[in-house]
Amino acid sequence: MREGPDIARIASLVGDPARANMLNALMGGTALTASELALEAGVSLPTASSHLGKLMEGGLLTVASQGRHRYYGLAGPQVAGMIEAITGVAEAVGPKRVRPGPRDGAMRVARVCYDHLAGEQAVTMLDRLVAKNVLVRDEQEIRLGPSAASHFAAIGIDVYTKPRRPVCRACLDWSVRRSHLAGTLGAAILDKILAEKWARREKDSRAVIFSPPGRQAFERVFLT
Amino acid sequence: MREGPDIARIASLVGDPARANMLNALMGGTALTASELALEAGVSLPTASSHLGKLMEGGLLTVASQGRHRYYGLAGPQVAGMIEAITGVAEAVGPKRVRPGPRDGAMRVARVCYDHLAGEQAVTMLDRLVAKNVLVRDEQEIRLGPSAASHFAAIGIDVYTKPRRPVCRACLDWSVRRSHLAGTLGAAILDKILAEKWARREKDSRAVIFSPPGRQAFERVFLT
DNA sequence: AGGATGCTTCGATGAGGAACGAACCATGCG
DNA sequence: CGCATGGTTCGTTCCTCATCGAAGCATCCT
Repeated sequence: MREGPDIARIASLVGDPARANMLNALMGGTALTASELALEAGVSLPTASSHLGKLMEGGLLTVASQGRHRYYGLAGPQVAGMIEAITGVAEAVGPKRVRPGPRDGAMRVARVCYDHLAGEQAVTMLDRLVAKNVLVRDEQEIRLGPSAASHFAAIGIDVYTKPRRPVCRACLDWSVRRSHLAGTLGAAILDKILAEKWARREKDSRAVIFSPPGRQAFERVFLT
Repeated sequence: MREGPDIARIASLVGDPARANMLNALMGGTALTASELALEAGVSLPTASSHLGKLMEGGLLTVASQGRHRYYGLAGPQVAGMIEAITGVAEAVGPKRVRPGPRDGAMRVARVCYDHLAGEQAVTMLDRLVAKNVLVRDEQEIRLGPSAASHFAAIGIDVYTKPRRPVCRACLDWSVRRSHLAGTLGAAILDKILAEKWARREKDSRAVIFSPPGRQAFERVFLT
């Protein structure tokens, strides 16, 4: 009967199937409207609205009103990290699929995590950036190296747009068990990848599929 | 309505207050009996037994029968990591205490995480071990360095007892946001600290309090 | 203005599940 | 062998909370 942060409150929010589906959908990174989330969760609009209210009150979601639309999104990287942690346990504990399907393979290679790239490809990218000293890593902390500004400017990414979020952040990859790059820089890189059409998002999934020339371009820019 | 690992199932297990209290208690690292957990959760024995059954079925707990006692413990480091992640969000989102209490301070400095030491002290310890090249760090992966065996043997810790769990593992510290040492080595070090009576466990808390001479001894052995 | 769309609030219904007492196994002790 | 102690199972009660239809706001379009 001890006190402490109300973990049960948070967990029970995620514990409802409808809400879990919504959060899962929002792990794609793009903010979604209430009706989209209702569809995603398989419930009626009033029900979804009620759930969204609870998630808001619990601090897991943020909302941005644009006209008559209300765009809901995850409250931050920490929430996204928690979801990935729970997903990891569910993966490990759940019915072991003997043979991972093709989509699982794609997810393992490259997927969207909240607003940045995750998967093997993202992990090797971070490795290279650190090896090239573009980024400097100290445990979980990642900072910009001396050549970072010019390096990213050449690609068309401005690392100096000052947000409230950290520019760099390490995010643990549940499939590879190593870190990839999160933060605004991670988000900007994902934007770049999609804007240049090097890769496309798999519909209704967090998987990211690179086209052959897109992959080459990506490797040339980030892995050399 | 998409498929995937059943995150709602896992989260709802943690989402019940009674079960959350039990899991929290087990974060102390020591396995507890059903009646102890019932007391901890503030429910009757039958209720506790039912909850424990569900947690077992969910794969979050393991049990060891010893005589007429049944000792329940967390299923593994991954589960412990998930709980810490949820705790972190609950911390961040919950009612911001304007002034952190004294116990919070102690928790920030040194606490037990499942079966190893966490907090500022644990983080600096890992830093030093890596700096001295006793441990070699590559992202989330931590391996033994060349001098590890002799170094730990001198302290009375055998790093070669081969378990099913990894010897070294990085575990993210929610208070400091950097990694500390988990795995069997992390557990062995915590054992050492308590066996040497350098520190004692705060009753009914995960806080670890070092005595002044104990702290000196700890620093001499691990931080020099 | 009038109508259409997106979303929230209200109220009623229903099901899942948390709780406990009582009875039932298992182990240890004298 | 009885008796106590630690745990689980069973059955019942009760309450929370998810769900949806209908009605109510708000915003945009023409």
